[in-house]
Amino acid sequence: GLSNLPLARKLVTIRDDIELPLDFDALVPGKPDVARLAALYQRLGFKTWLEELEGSHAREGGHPVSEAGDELDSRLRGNDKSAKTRVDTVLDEKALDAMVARLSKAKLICLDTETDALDSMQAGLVGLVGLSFAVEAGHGWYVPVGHNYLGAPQQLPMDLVLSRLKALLQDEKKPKLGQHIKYDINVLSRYGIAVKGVAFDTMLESYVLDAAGWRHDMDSMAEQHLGHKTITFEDVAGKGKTQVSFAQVAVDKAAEYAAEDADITLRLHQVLYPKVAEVPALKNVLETIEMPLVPVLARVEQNGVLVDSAMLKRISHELGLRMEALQKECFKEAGGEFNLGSPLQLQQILYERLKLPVLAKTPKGQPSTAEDVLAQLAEQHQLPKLILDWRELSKLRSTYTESLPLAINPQTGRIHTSYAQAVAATGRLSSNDPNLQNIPVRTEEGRRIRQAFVAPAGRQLLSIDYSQIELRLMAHLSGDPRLTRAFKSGHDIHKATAAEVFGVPLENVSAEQRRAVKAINFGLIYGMSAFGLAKQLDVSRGEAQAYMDTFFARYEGVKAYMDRTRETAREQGYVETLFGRRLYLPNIRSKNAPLRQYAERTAINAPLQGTAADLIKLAMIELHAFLERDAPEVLMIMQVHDELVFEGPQRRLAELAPSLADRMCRVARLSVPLVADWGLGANWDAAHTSQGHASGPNQ
DNA sequence: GTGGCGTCC
DNA sequence: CAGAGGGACGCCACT
Repeated sequence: GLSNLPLARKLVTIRDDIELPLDFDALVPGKPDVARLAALYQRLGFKTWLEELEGSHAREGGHPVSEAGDELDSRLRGNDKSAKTRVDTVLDEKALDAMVARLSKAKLICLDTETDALDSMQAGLVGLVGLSFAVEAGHGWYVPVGHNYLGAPQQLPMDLVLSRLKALLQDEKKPKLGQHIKYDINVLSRYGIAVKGVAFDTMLESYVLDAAGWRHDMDSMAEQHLGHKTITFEDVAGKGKTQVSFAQVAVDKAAEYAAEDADITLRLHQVLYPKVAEVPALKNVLETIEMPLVPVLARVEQNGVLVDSAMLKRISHELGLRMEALQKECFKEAGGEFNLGSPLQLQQILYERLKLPVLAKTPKGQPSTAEDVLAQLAEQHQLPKLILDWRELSKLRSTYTESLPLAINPQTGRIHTSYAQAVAATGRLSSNDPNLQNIPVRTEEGRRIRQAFVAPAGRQLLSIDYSQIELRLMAHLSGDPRLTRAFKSGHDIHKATAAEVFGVPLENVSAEQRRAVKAINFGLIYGMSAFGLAKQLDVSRGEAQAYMDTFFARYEGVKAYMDRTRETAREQGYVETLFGRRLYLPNIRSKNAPLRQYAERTAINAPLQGTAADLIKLAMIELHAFLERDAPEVLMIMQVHDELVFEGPQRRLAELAPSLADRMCRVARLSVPLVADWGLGANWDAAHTSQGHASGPNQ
């Protein structure tokens, strides 16, 4: 490791396997040197315990450590053999044929597409401008096909280029590599090319290695892992108002940029993949979960979902009228006009003009106007309730009814979200442009928006979701016999646990008892404290503590598991899901209590949330393969963490529903049954609400 | 760009 | 004694 670097003046061990060649006492926390060195060590593949470092050296004095930094920096630069990529720009058929011949022989083809994003809100309206390839470090090809500025050189016709490449790109046996290759798959699919043999993605390699420890975009990774500063998109296309589309970028400049992207991706793969392969479980997560999921997500995104925009527009109009009426009432109650949407102005009205009591503050110390606070203030004054009502409508209108219609792709008439596979630290997906994972469901008003997610005529939607998956995983991972038995019994889990906790027969569990235990059950998953539970249940802290004590007395296995998890996190610096996906917790040993406690809660939650994410990803892979083979007319169209939504011909979908749910339950065999509930309907709300059919080992 | 808030699981 | 519920994304106001 670093210990054999000659520049060390003094070695300090900060973890068993890491020694930093520094005089730590010389470091001043918060100074750029600390961050700089942290970045340098990361670049060398070491994990720095920055918080630990900062926490333990919060003292006066010290001097910069630029010398050590400079020396490290220059060593790294010396190692950067990838400084410049040799570029071949393919402008004639002869060069194209030569390139295709070379690609065909390669063990691994790195590919990248350059596009002209016409309108980011209307995903899908992207035009292919060029393709780049690399098969050996230090070299890349660029095939321009869509540069259209005045005086642009003659380029090969796109049809010709794609037809020559098609067989290769669609060949399952020719392994492909990319950086965020789902994007390229989606672009090429619009040109009739179904990319197959997608073997590696550097973004996912980086994500599996350390989801939260560093960024997974190519520019950052090149700097960190190769010590190489890449040509950025802004370098070639400009920025701000003067930014041009890629089609307007000079072919020479574009070629340097694009060929480098393919080359650097290949070089990153050569660095990152061995690191993944070093840990068998991580290799497994990459190769059996993340990589097979890529084409599945691409398909789900391409499928899209049909949204009734006329319906949303009607709701929008109605919400507008009701908001206006509420606003008038608010002005009357407040004794003047103000912007209802401004927390600052509202805070002045409530606490300064109306002199209502300050029940809670924001993290910044300002009097809070959050929902739970306004709900309490509503007992003393009309205004808070009116604000709450207005806020509900305002939220629905601005976030959903006004924006979703704008996200409809004019070519397909459907909404195509984008799933981010390397964002959430725990392994979950996230959804954006637009986010389809936060469509309202809780209130009747909100569910009207779900009703606008529809199936085309003759088709229906099927919603299947895992029942209580995270709590089931708590039972499995902890091995707690009582919790396991409760799930095996098949009864309402909150009721069953309440019966255990309060020592009463199932049928004697009161609504209040069930509510309390349900709150604990959810709180468990998040590492909640007695304080949090008290707030949740609106009881005293003492009462909440008593509930928790009783709970843990009955579920000792759960308690032991939580203690064990915190302990292993402290010892190894990370926690794992059932499949070995890791989450590093750099603050787990911090002396800063809030930071450490936050890390401890994450340690409890991440294995549960992350294993659930692993399971549904496996289910998506499995179901996609099944549908492709046996029911191509049924489409997977959405994923919402523990729910999958399908669209298909009414009768066929109804026929398949039980077996799809059943397959979801069989992706893993746990010590408790995995159960999935499903429902059918003409719209998402109906499908979700009609859930009641269950599938699982007990059914 | 940040903070506050609110939607989902 | 402060802070005491995990993971996201998006909208608005404000700077």
